[in-house]
Amino acid sequence: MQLGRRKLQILQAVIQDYISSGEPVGSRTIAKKYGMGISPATIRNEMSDLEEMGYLQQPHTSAGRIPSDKAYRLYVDKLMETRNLTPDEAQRIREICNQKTTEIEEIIEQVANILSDITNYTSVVLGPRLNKVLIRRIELIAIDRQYALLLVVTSAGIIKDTLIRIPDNIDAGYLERISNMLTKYYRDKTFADVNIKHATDLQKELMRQKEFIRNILDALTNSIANKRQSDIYLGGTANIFNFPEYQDIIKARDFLNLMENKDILYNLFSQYEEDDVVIVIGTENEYNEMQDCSVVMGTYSIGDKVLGSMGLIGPTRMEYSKVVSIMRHVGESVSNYLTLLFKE
Amino acid sequence: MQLGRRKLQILQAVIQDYISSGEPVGSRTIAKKYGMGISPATIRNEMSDLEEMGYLQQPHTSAGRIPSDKAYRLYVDKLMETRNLTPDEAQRIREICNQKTTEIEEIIEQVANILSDITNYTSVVLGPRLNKVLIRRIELIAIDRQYALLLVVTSAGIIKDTLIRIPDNIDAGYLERISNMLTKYYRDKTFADVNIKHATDLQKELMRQKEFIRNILDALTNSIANKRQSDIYLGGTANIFNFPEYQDIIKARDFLNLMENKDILYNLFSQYEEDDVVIVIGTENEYNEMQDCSVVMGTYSIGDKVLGSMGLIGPTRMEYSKVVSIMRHVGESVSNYLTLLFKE
DNA sequence: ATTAGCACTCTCCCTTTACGAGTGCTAATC
DNA sequence: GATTAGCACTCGTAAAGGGAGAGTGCTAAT
Repeated sequence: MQLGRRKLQILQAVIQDYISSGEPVGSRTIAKKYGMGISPATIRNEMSDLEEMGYLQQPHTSAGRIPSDKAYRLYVDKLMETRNLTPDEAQRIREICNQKTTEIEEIIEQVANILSDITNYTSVVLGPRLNKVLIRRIELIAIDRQYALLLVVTSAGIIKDTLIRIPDNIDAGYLERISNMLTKYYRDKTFADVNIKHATDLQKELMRQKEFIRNILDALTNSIANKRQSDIYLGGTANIFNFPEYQDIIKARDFLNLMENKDILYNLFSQYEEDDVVIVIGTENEYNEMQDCSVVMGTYSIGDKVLGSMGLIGPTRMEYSKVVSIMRHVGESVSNYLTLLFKE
Repeated sequence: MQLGRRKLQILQAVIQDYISSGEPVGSRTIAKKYGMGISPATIRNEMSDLEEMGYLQQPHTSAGRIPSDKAYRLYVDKLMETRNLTPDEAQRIREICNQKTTEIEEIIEQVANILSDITNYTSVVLGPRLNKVLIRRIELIAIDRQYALLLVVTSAGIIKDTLIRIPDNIDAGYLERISNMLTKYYRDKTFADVNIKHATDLQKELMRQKEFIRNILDALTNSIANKRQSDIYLGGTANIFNFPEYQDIIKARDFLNLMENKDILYNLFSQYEEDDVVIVIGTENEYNEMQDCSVVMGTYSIGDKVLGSMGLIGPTRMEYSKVVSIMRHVGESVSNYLTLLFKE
C-alpha cells in the first residue's frame, strides 16, 4: 500500500491533534477541525489503512487512534514544519547571556532551568566532557603546609582542580619541578592518556614520593570518571506530572527513578554528538526504562569543538517542532556565549 | 485531665502502629498486638480522652485514630527509645570514609545518597556554608593571557575559586601585588565583610583597573549568594512514592516541586545549627508547603566548627527513632572524616 | 470512489448495594 | 468505681449495575 498525499495529510492531522490533546483522535474530529472536504467515513477508511501500515494504533476497538512511534518518526523527518520562537521564548533564551558568573557549571545549570521552564519538559544538561579535551598545563599550587591544589588547564579552557595532600618535607621548588614534569609529559594528551609508562622522570620521582605522585596521577586519571557522576544537571523533573499519561503513580515514579539514575542518562547522552539536534522516539531508545519517552538532544560547543550535550525528555507525544527549534536556539546561544567567554 | 501511665502506653502503641502501617489504628488492634491486659472498650475510653486532649484525631467517625503533630512531639521528646544501628546500616555509613576523593562536594553528595538509601526518605545536604567562615588567603593565579583564577583559602579549609578575566597589559607581578592587598585587607574577615570602604590601596587600584578590581570584589561578595543556589544535594526524591499518603498525584507533585525550590530548602536548613539532631514536625514548620512533612536535621563539622546542615524529609509518620540514630551516626562519621582530611 | 446510515463495542461515570471496621453508649460485672 | 460485653450506628470502600457518549466497521446507496 502506498502512503499517498491524502494519507499523509490525515496522519499529520492525527499526530498534531494527539500531541496537543493527548486523547485518541476520531474520524469526526479530523473532518471537522482539519476539514479537507472529505467525510468521516472516508477518513475512517484511510485511518484503517494507516493502522494496517503500522502508523496508527487503537487503544481499544471503540476509541479513536493514536500515532505509533513509526508515525512520529515519519512526522519529525518529513511532515513537521519548523516553528519560530515566540518573543517570550527568545527573551528567555537571551537570558543565558546575561549571567553574572563566568563559571561554566553555573551557566550550564541555568541552561537546564531555562530549557525546562520554556518547554515544560524535563531537561538534562551534561557538563563539559573531559574525555575529548586536551591537557594544556598542569600546575601544583601550595595552599598550606598540608595541601596543594592540582590545577589542570585544558584546550577547552576548562579547569579541573583537586586538593592533593602533600608530604611533610617538601618545598615550593619541588612542587614547581613536578608541575613542569607533568606538563612536559601530558601536554596535548587527553586525561585518558595519562600514564606513567613513558614518563621516566616521573617514575624516578615515584620512587621517592610514592604516595604523593600516585595521588596526583590518580586525580588526573579519575577526573573523567568523577565528572561522570556529578556533572549532570536536571531541570523541571516535576514537569512530567503535567501530562495525563503520567498521572499513573507507578509510571511517574519509574520516570523519576530514571532521572536519578545518572549512569543511564550519561550513557544515553554520550552516544550522540552530532552538531544538529537528534531525536530518539520511544522504542527507538535502547533503554527500556525510557521506551515511553522521547528525547530531543542537542549539543553546545566552544568554537567548533563540541563540549557537552543537553536534552529534553518528555512523553512520545512531545511538541517536537517547538522543542527542536528551542533546542537549536539554546544550543547556539550557549555556544556563542561560551565561545565569547573562553575562546582564545 | 492527666496523661497517666496507661494513657501514655496506649498513645505510644497508636503512634508506633501508625508509623509502621500508615493506617488509622483501632482499639481492637491495640488490645491484640500490644495487649496490656485491658479490653478494647477500656482502650476506646482512653483513646477518646486522648482525642479530647489533642493527641489523637479521627479521619472520620468510624475509623481508627491517628496521632496528631502534638502526639509526635511528645513521642520524640519523651516516649521514643533510641535504637541501635543494624549491621547493614553501620556498614553503609562506614562507606563514607572509604572515598577516593578528597573533594568536599563529592563527599557531601555521597552522604546525600547514603542517607536516602538507608532510610528510604528524601535527603537534603547543604554544602559548606561560607557565611561563617573566615578568609585566610586570597590569591590570583594567571591561567593564560585572558584569565586568572581567584583562589580563596578559608578557615574551614574550603577553597572558593572563580575565573576572572584579566585586562591586557598586566603582568604576574601585578597579580601578586593585588593578591597581597586583598589578603591584607580581608584576612580573618567573612565574605560578607568584603568591602572597598576602608581599603585605601584597593580604591586607588580601582581607579586604574576599574573592571578588573570590581570583578574580583564582586566574585568575593557574590560567593555566598552563589553557593546558596548550587550547593544543595538531594537524594532519593522518588522515595516519597513509597508512602501511601503520597499516592495522590497532586501531593506527590507538590512535594517534588518543593524539593526543586532550593530557596525554601536553604532557608529551612539555615535556621538550625544545633549540635544535636533537631526535629520539626508537620505544622511546626513555618513553610506551609511542608506542613504534611517532618524534617530531621543534623549538622556536620570540621573540628568543633559546624560546617553545614543535612536532613531527611518524609511524612509526619516518620520512623523517628531510626532516622534520628542514623542522622547522629552519619553526622559523626562525616565530621570525623572531614576533620581528618582538613583539620590542620 | 465516496458517503450516509446504523448496529455494535467499549470506556467512563454515576448510582446503588453490601460489607466491614470501628466507634460510642448502656447496662452488667468484678 | 473501674472495667467490660453487647449492640446499634456511622462511614468509607469495593463491587455491581446501568446509562450515556464516542467511535468504529460494515452495508448499501450515490
